[in-house]
Amino acid sequence: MRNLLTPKQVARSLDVSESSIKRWCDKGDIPTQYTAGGHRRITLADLMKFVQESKHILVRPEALGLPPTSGQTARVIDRARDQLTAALLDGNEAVCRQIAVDLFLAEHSLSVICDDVLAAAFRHIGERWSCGEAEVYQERRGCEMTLHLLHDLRSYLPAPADDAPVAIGGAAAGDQYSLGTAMVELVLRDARWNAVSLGDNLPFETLAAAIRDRRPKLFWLSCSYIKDETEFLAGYNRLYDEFGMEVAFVVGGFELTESIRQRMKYSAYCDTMQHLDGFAQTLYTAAEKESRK
Amino acid sequence: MRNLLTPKQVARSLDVSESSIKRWCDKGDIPTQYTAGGHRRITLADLMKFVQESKHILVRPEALGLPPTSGQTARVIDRARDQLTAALLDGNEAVCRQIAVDLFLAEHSLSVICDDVLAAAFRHIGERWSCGEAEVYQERRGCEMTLHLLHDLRSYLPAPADDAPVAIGGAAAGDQYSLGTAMVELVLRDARWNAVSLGDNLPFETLAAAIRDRRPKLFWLSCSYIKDETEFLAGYNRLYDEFGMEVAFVVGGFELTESIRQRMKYSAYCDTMQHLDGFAQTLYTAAEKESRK
DNA sequence: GTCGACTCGGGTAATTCGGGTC
DNA sequence: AATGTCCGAATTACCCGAGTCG
Repeated sequence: MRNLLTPKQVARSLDVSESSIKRWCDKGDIPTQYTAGGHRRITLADLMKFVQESKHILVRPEALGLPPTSGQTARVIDRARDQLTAALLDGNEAVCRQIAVDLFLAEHSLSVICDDVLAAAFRHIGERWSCGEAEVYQERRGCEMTLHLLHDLRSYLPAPADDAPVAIGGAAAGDQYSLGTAMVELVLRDARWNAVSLGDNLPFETLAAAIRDRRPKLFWLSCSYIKDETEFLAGYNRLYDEFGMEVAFVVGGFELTESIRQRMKYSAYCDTMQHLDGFAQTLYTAAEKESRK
Repeated sequence: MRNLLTPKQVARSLDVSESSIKRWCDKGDIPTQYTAGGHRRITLADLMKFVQESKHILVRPEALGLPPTSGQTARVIDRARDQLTAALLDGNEAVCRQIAVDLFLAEHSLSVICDDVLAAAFRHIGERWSCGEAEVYQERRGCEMTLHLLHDLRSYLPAPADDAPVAIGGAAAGDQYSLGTAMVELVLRDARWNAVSLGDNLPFETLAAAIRDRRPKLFWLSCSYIKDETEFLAGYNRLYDEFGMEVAFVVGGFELTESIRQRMKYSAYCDTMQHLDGFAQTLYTAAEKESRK
């Protein structure tokens, strides 16, 4: 949603005077739109970018449109991970969002947040579970909360440009781990792709149809569970054979062991979201160049 | 039908009030045509020219695609359902959100929106799919978008009071339809419950643990897929036997045929979200009275 | 012809403008 | 140099009863 904020709202959210906002807008520090009558309007995404870049300021008030943030900025990654783990287990959604938004505003890249905080927290929860110290429902509820959280973060990013390269992807049939593909979508959007996650549990036939319909430059497959290895490989390789020449195939997920990967063809295997981020950045510039000529 | 826009459409596409549009029309900033009765109509071309010349404004183009001067033959809800169906199939998340938020702001109850718009749209999509007119990925992507949408709507509701009665629930093992339980959470929150969805694919053992931990006044089970009927019934009834005296059990979902229900014990069976809404309201006042004495 | 949704005016309250000053 | 406050004028948002649309 393209939420347009007035100077007053922004001023309150940063706890500065309206005049300062006006000055910063006029100076070009904050990208600004104008109404027909000349009133300033600021998009949420632009504001977020400004807050990230100018470490001068940090958002304090929650109360206008978005989830609350804690006063403390500069959260450290390790601390955040432990706090998040606790909040996830406790089912405290407000705290989870607070932690994630704080990290985002503290200029940590989304791929790092995904890898070293979110994924790490779930690894911890998984360990606790295997020791009998955590319940399944805590993990599931945590997934739900994290999906919401990723969605919130997504709304802080600018909308993809009309001419942004398209990326689609998801998780294959039998794999119902939607967190992975949701993270991929977020990281790719952060890298300015027009990324859309198709969800989980998708048969290869419908993935083929999606690629035919949407004609993406990048296709990702998140693999967190593989029911039948040979069936998976057959379906995947059929897909690759049909589209691998035109579309960059990116695969990842903790179920992709080396022995499976050896029998797959792909453009890139990404172990982490940070790998994905790097690959996406590279491919983006290449796609830009291509579309320009 | 020619491409004439009403002030309301234009206002929404520019994210300004209708009054502003009227003023700009009257001032001559936007070339305007009039109907016989004196209503303003704006051509798309004129709007585009206005946007460019006063290069002040940023458009939200998706709003131009929908609710034109409404047809009266179709009710608002029906129209919304059809538009939503199209937007879901098309993968247009912005339009989906617009439709839902509009209905919400027009004071339609969330349970009606869930039943007659969201669920109805997915029924249509299901029909299209069975005719081979829709792809699986369209349905899945639609689910993803609807989950986001429900989350957005949730953020419009006030946070549950500290002393609000607690409700938890989810979908049983094997059932990965998270839309149902997400809707339940939303409707219950609208009815002032402190409702938390635990997600889908939850074994009965962990549901038991969750009830033990959280001590809810209401527990719901969304049933959209039952793998093994006897196993399901055994697990469910064990759960009910343990907690049914203290916790209100609410069950629902399109997989709960009468023959299955006959072998289940519960406080309420809810066919629709509107049923659930009614039951939740009733139980809420009862719980209030109880906690007061 | 009925009806609900929408739009018409026009008036009022609340913001925001730009600039000057502290 | 940067920020907060104050000002009259301009702009925008909200409200309402009557009329129009489809």
